[in-house]
Amino acid sequence: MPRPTTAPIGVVLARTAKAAGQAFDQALAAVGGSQPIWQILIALKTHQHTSQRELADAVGIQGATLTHHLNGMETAGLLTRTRDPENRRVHHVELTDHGETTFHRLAEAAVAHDNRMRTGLTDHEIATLATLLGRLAANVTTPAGE
Amino acid sequence: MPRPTTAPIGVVLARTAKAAGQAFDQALAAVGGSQPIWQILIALKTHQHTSQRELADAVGIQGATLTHHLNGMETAGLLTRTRDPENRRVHHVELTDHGETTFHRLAEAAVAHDNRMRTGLTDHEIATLATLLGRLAANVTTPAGE
DNA sequence: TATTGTTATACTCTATAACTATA
DNA sequence: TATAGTTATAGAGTATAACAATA
Repeated sequence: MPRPTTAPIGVVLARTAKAAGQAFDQALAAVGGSQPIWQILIALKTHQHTSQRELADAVGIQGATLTHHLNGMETAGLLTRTRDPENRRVHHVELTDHGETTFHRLAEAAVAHDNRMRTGLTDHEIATLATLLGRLAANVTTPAGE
Repeated sequence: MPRPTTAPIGVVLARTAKAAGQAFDQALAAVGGSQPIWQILIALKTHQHTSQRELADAVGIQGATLTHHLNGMETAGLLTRTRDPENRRVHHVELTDHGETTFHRLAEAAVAHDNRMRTGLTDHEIATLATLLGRLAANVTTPAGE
């Protein structure tokens, strides 16, 4: 049984993600953002969420943690929370104009960061990388609904 | 200029690393460990560090942060800190028997976690993944010595 | 009672600044 | 003065438990 000669992929992944994450943190911080804020903005822009619970799931955090971030983002004027008249337990989260602007500003920083990381790699290599990462993730992610 | 059709690789990487990291956290916590502790144990086992400063660099954290973890690990009986007689400013960090045992216990959990992640991927694919991640990391890592 | 969200609280990891001890 | 490490303090992100509001 030929032992793999590569370092544990988990170690390589963790190391890379740490370096990339720290660089990304700095890139976002430089334009007044953070990773959780960015993830929440993405989730708000890309899906129609009916509840904060759903939003929290999309971002991968607990409801209370989401509340924590939404408080800050609402204070910063990025979004508004209004109750659904149909079911007043549910809060609708919507981006303000400032929130939209912020989203685009962070998006630019994210794109720049991505381009920096992609330097020297072909589109095909990036696609391969994305595919492999996706398969890796599938092995550690609980299938939705379980 | 053909826009890449893949999702930003940073997003894919962050998402994968988060899922993998959380799963790894759980795997380590189940045997009484954590990622920083694991990283410190690895650094202690794989290199001969002359100072804590060097150790901190190897783990990628600040000296004060390392002290924080070493305090906990020393209290837990995983290691000892003794002054170098030659230069009493320098502390030598050494694993106790309990530290060695803990290292092996965490290593088992880490290997199991790695095997879980590798499921369905060939050794060649893992090697490719590791290579690509390494090249990605190089783009966001400050070259040593700068 | 069940569901949605918030508040209160605390834990982990991290960092910076000020400090101690050694040289 | 310079270096190795620690202490004090703080901040970000996360979580759980208890709670309030609504159904």
